[in-house]
Amino acid sequence: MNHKVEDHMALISQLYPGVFTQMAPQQGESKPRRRRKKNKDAGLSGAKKRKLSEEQVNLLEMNFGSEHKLESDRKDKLASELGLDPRQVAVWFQNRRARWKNKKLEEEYTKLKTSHETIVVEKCQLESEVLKLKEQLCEAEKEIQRLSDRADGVSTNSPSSSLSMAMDPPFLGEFAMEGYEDAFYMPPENNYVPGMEWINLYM
DNA sequence: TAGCGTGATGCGTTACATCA
DNA sequence: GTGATGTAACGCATCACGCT
Repeated sequence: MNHKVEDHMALISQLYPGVFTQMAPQQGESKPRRRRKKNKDAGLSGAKKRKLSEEQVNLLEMNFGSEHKLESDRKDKLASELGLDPRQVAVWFQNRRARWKNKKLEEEYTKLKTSHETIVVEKCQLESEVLKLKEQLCEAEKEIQRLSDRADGVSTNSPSSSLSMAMDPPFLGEFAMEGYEDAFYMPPENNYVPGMEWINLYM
């Protein structure tokens, strides 16, 4: 028997409706469950329902704590210890399991809900960050365009524009001397230049 | 009196044993 | 080996009672 796996599947399918709809057997789908008949005579003929004593409940709880399932021997032993019918012990365990499972489901649901909400908030933050970055990118593109336009305007007026001068090797004329290459500072690659963060977007 | 907690019941399902 | 049948145990939905 593989009840544990089935229990897990059922638990998960209840926690995540839809996840196992294609895997789990669709039991009880066609047949609507028959409603339990009311037994009006129960109070007259049947034994009256009685609440278990505190000691009885304590012992049952202790046993449930160590093992949720109840083997036949253990049930009989426990029943005689408690002065109860074995059937009552079985019913108590059955109800206890069902209610424990519901509690677990509720806890799991709360945990999942909290974590889902956290993720949604995180997603919103990331989305707003993306928007901000896009705006920065747009501004940077405009700046590039502005600089490029200005450079074009200057170069049409003079063949040796400031931009082309910057790109050309330095004109040293008669003072040109070998070994003075280091006299001109060239920033190393990936060096941080304040206000030029946008340039990294193109690298 | 409503609402809640909990013992009990009815029914469907499953696993297992027995038998023809 | 196999299908039919019986039985025990379980889960689930629900009832019913006692208590606050």
